[in-house]
Amino acid sequence: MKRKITLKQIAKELDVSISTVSKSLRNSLEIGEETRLKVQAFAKFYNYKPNNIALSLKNRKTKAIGIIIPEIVHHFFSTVINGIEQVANEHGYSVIICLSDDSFDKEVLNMEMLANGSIDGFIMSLSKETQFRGDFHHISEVINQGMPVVMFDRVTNDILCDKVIIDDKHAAYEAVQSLINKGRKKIALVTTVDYVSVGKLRTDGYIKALLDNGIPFNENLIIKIEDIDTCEITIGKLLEDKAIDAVFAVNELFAVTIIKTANKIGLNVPKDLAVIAFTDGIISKYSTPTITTVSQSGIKMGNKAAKMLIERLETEEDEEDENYKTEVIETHLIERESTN
Amino acid sequence: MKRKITLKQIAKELDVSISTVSKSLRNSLEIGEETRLKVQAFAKFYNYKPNNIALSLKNRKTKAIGIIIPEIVHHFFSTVINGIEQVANEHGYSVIICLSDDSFDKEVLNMEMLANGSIDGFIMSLSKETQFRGDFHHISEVINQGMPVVMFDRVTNDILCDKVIIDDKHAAYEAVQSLINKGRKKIALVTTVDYVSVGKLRTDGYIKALLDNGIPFNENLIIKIEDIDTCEITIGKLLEDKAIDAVFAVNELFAVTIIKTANKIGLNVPKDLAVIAFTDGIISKYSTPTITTVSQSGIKMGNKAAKMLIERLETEEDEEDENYKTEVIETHLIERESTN
DNA sequence: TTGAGTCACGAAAACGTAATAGTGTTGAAA
DNA sequence: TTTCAACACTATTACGTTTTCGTGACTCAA
Repeated sequence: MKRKITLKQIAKELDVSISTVSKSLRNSLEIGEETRLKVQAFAKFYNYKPNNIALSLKNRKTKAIGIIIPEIVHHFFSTVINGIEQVANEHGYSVIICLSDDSFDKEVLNMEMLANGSIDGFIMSLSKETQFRGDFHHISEVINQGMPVVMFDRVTNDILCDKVIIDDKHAAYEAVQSLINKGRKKIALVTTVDYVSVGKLRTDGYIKALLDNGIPFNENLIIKIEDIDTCEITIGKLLEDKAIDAVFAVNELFAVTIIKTANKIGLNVPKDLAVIAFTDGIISKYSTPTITTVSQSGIKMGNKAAKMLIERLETEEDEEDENYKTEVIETHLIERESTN
Repeated sequence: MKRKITLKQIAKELDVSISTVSKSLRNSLEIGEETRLKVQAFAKFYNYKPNNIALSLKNRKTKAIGIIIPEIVHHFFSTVINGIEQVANEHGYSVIICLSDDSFDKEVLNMEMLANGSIDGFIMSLSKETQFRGDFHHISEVINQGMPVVMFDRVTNDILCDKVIIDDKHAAYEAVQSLINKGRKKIALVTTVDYVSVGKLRTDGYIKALLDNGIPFNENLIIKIEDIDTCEITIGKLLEDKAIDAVFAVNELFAVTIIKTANKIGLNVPKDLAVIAFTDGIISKYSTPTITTVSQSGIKMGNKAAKMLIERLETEEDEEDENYKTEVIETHLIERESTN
């Protein structure tokens, strides 16, 4: 077992100074050709690679970006990570991932842990609890210390920073509009509890689409689900009592559950009930029937977020303009069997 | 924007030496109580936190573990990450994730990048290309430098290190046996190309189960799929020509595709065709019918892998025993609608 | 009064690197 | 012969910590 070789060891071995070794390896003309080549050969032979940690300390930048997300066993989030990793990799950055498990405390802890020099900047999506509390001091603190933050998907207006989102309201509007275009009249919304920012926006889009089409908005057709595992009864009631002909679900899981429940009580999807889900994941593609979705390109979001962050990291900080941008990633409807 | 405060700044501000500040903050008795409290108060006020990078350099350990996996938009792999992150977090480690995209070159590049001081150890699953080539020099190199590696799921016998696997052969055996127990006689296997280690093992288990039950093994009932997107025809042929009554698929995606194809040609699952899949993911749970699977607990694998790595990292390296272990995570059959 | 011993703190090295600022030798121009 | 520049290196500093080893002042006992 041979430990990695350092400049100092090379210097000692060749009987020159550390500076000479360092400069030789960077091909400085200050060093005579003979010495330079000798050092280079030696370094190559021993497979010298500069120590990242030492470089980080010296340069005061780590070439690492921190990602904080609520969960990772989740199609959308893992897709975003994939997108981030792609461009991070291209630019020589590595990614450190922390999971908040939708807990405020873990989010804070993780941010503090990473903020102490481990990374150059953050890309994050807020935990549910954080959105619920509305407490963002940990984020503004990090920003105050001069560390750039890019938020995506679950964002907040209370923090000024770069953001990448989709136009949740508009996308929801279009989805509902497409149902209406297909002659559906009584459209229910199955969504999450209110404090999740995106849930709120999607609800807004749903309502607007109804009203714009002269369809009265009925509060009873909105179901807010807290726990996915115990929602079947609620959904069953909705389907049986309300005589609806379409459902807009804010995520895939709600959508399949709805379809399964519908099947149980003898409803045919899409004949009796059309279903559209937000977020295009793997379930929609393989469910029976396949589910029409609003695709929210996680890859693009990740790409964009990483680009924004890296750009901010690599522009000279003296000229930091600080005019933060909010990028909107376009969505589109992927029509499948659950609507027709 | 106030940059993070350092020991040096505190020292200057309070007109004491850096050592005094450092010792005060670590509550050393060497420092008089008055000074100690003064320093602590000051540090707290300015929210002093030691710089991780400096600590890493000094201690020659980063408290970070590197994860290298083929892909992240993948239920199993993201679940393993989740498991790793759990115990890493408990022990104060953060995780750096690199994706190989199943490419040998990316795997090598990523490992080299992380091996230069960024992390204390690796947890990895081999890329397909690496398994195909059988070239593991990058891994043995890292191990030679004294950096521990734990491999999981897609492992190789050519490298001596800690490993976490499931007993693929045995699990496959049990799955097939369960089909036989239910009276199925003509059981097909839908698997991947041979060089993926786990695919090979699962095939072995399949064959053994057949033979042990006196069922002749028929080469034609094994379908090797290279590309998921173009496999429907192959599967269709299998179902139509061979008059089989059960299929064992080595992953979820194959399983749903089989079910969908079966439905198209008028076969009922599970009546005409029973289906079992390896790897319990989200699709199996929400597909129609739901799919019986061999659950391969990603969480447990991740937990175990992280525990093994951290233990190795934290035992004194002089007493490194080097007797590497291979942990086998138990699997179990989750019976759902696709068999009965 | 001297010596030892405690107290409270500081100086310096070390981790590995890169860059700035020296330094000694040589050769050539004045 | 002096002076100056070029050459080829080396010393040093800095990044932010922790820790070992000092050190000066003071106390107390002999």
